[in-house]
Amino acid sequence: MTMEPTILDRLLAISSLFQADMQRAFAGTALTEARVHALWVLHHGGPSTQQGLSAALGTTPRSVSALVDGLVSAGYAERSPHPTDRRAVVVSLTEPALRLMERMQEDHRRLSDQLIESVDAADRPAFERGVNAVFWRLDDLVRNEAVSYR
Amino acid sequence: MTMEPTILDRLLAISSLFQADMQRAFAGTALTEARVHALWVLHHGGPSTQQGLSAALGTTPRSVSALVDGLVSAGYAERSPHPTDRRAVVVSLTEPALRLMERMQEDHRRLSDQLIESVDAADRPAFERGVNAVFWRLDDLVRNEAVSYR
DNA sequence: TATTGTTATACTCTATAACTATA
DNA sequence: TATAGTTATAGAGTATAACAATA
Repeated sequence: MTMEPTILDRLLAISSLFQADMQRAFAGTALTEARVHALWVLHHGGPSTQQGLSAALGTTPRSVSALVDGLVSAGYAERSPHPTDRRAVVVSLTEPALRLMERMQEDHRRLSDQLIESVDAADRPAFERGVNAVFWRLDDLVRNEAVSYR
Repeated sequence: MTMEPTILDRLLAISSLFQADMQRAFAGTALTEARVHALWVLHHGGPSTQQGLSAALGTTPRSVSALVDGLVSAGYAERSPHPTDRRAVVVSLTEPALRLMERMQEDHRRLSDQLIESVDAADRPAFERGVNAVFWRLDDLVRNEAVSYR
């Protein structure tokens, strides 16, 4: 009795495919999913304190210390003193990391276009409205802790 | 210059929301994402050898040993001797785990329905066709290693 | 007092490599 | 020889708790 996949199954399968492929792409490099996530946040939000990163990544400050250690020793990020707060450090991307992130964002956009092209042209507007509706609805459910799994 | 999120961004954000909420739901229990994944595979595929699990989860046999150790000591799975191959063990769900997975699948289906309901009724058929089209296209791109991130 | 980031410690997940028991 | 699963070891990611320096 194999079950028909639900829409949620499909949405989660899409991100699994993406993540698995990404992991394979980074195998053998110093990059991992967590590190790329941090680079992505730094690229979009600009230089940040570790507290800021911690909030953006949803992890503890201790984990951010370890994560930034890894990024620094692999040459993707640098720590510099905060201009006014001597307790804090500012984490920023190195030049090579900036170029990497620009390429990655470009690839990302291209992939997104390819995926859209797979949808029947007549279906695209409704498809995009649907994806946005689902995103906002899930965001709302999660915020109101209305999702249960147990 | 905040960028408009692409469709891929939205799809990935949906699964991030889901995963983050799931992690929060399991905080403080013996369950983790990896363990739930294994339980899910066992629930849908039925009892399996560790080799089978390894293939289904896409991890090494060694990792499966550790994963199954965790599931067994938390009371979610049991190892029994393979009926014909004395090298192998058969991993199966315990009664409580079976009930948990049934509840989880039910919650999952309900959530999927709620998400669908957030889509305008007139848009639903096109939305579902689009999600399936994107899934299969990404599957195809990944299989042919036509996705690049670097 | 509160905040920033660290050291100390521990658990989970993953991997490779070498090994045992069985096929 | 090949396969199933283990022990041994290691690295990454995460967490809590205690601490130092600074606000």
